[in-house]
Amino acid sequence: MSARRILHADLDQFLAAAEVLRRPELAGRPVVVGGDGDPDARTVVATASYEARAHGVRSGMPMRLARRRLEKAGADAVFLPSDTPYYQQVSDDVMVRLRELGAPVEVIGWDEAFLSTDGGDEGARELAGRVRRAVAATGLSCAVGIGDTTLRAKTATGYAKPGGVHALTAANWFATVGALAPDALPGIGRATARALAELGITTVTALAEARPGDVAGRLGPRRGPYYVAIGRGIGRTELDTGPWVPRSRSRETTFPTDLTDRAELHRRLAGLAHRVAGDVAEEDRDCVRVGIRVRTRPFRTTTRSRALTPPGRDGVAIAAVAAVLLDELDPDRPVRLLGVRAELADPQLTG
DNA sequence: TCTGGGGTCCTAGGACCC
DNA sequence: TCTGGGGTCCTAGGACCC
Repeated sequence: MSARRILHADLDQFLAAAEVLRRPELAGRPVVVGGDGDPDARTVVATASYEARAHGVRSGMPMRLARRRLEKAGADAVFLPSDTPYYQQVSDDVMVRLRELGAPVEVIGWDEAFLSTDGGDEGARELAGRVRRAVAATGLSCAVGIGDTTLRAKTATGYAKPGGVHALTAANWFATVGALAPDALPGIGRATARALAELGITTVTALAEARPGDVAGRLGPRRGPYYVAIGRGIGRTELDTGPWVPRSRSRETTFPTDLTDRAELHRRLAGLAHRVAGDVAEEDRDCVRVGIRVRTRPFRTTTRSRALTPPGRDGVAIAAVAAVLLDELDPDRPVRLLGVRAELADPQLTG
């Protein structure tokens, strides 16, 4: 009898690897991708190559800190701007090749996908090998996690990196992760781990053995039981192989220096609103709700949103709502970030 | 550590309606 | 008179992911 297995394929250091792909002379150097490529900008590291990670550089780290660490180490580092259209193209190429393998594929990001097989552990190993060869054919590499649920597969990938294969099923779940803190699992972050700790839950095993009702009392009626399920390794076994349908489109900008001038804020907001309107039009869907995001000194973020009536995709209309929201919000501190978001109407069902 | 940009989903309170 | 219960919509914010 063969059982279903889920594979989680995760491209290694994707953005940095994609850059090396088109500039092979960078191979072996610490490569840091993020922002506009200025290591002194107010941004963070999107992806660091393994050579950069060797010097303590991590995703999400302030770019200036990354620069300091690499300088201190005397590393011959290169800082590159994030080139979204190029990464999308490389990602598309990889995903097409994965789909050509004939197994169900669910794309869950630029650099990640689930696949499934009903061939049991043996079939999963065989498919993992084909996944790795398909990715290698693009010039990239990946790690593959195998599990009996999506959650276990994704967790397994952490043990497979870089470039290997690792399996986590009900048989070895607790032996492998039971003693770890709950935030070792995908879906549980620092804030949730802190709340769980206040309930006395500090390990995955304790989370799995908790009463869902107790956790619900602290973390909400749906999320509480969901976290307990995560602790038990429960996840999906069916993949969603359909195309991704976005619920919203947004644009935001952190300014090199904080802005205080009202007219300048409104100009920037209008610019963002029109970019969002362009994104909305490209989806060929209507915007039903407009939101703004304002981040002021010192790093305090506020949001406002309002229905767009009637729904539509006109940039002037979207910008008008955004402007009203900004006026009502009336930030009284210097602004470091402005953002505009459009919530999209459900797509028309086409026959 | 001085903290991006683009997303998703959940929660909770008040409004509003029956 | 001083008090209902439930359902749904709107909105702000939190948490998480890559």
